[in-house]
Amino acid sequence: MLVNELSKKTGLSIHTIRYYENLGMIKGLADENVTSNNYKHYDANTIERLEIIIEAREVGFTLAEIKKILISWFETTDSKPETLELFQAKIKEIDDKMKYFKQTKSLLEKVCEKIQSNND
Amino acid sequence: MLVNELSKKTGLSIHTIRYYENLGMIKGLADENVTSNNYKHYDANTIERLEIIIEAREVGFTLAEIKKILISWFETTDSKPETLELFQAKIKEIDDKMKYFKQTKSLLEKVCEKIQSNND
DNA sequence: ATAAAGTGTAGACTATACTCTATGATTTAT
DNA sequence: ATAAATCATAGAGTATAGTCTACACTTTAT
Repeated sequence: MLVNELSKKTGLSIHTIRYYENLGMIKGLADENVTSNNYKHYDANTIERLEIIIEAREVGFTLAEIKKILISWFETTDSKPETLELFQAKIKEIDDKMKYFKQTKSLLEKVCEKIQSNND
Repeated sequence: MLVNELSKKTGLSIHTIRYYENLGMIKGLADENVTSNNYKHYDANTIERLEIIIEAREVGFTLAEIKKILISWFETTDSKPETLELFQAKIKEIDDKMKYFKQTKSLLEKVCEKIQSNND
């Protein structure tokens, strides 16, 4: 599929997709049999990658961090203890953030209650 | 307390505290009895506000959004339905993000397993 | 055949959230 | 008394993540 279809399937703008491609987070391939253009084709793996990017950026990971996740998940046979430690640290970060989430949610619920009680 | 003490108590840099003050998220008051300087004094409420800011920014809320939360929580007697709806929407956002968190955590756990299995 | 739509590259522009530097004044420590 | 530390304001600089514009070329539709 070309970039337009990829954009529709992921909900990301063509600009954003190209931005991620420039960062090396995804990669399209030009058809070798076609010499007249340089149109890049994307496969199902690209969709999978973009879905991971969308998920992980919502969680607050930077694109540089997400790139490392993608490499470890799809490309690498790396078994370096540093890499393992990195991701274990990231899991801990998520757990910490979950705590903040619960606190913030509880605050927001109290704010809602307060607004509703102002209505009496 | 002055800005230096506030910085130590919250872990935020003096620059960041002033940045938040410029955005109107916190407010220090100069002592009226002292005319020689303009040193601003901060109270316990400022610490509470900064702790809310730290929590909510971890959750991915923008400073503009956090400012609204602070106003609704500390200043307002507002009972406008729009305000209520805004915060109910934010609570829903948190619930959605929680979903992404669980997915990303699960992916990271799989990445860790993969790295460990490469070690065999 | 020609106009509209799609593609690629490069670079400029924007928004958010800091972070740092410069300057000048005041306060505290020795 | 004077040096070091703290305070305030203003403005510049940085990092991240887009977002948009311009241009040239190709493909598709009519």
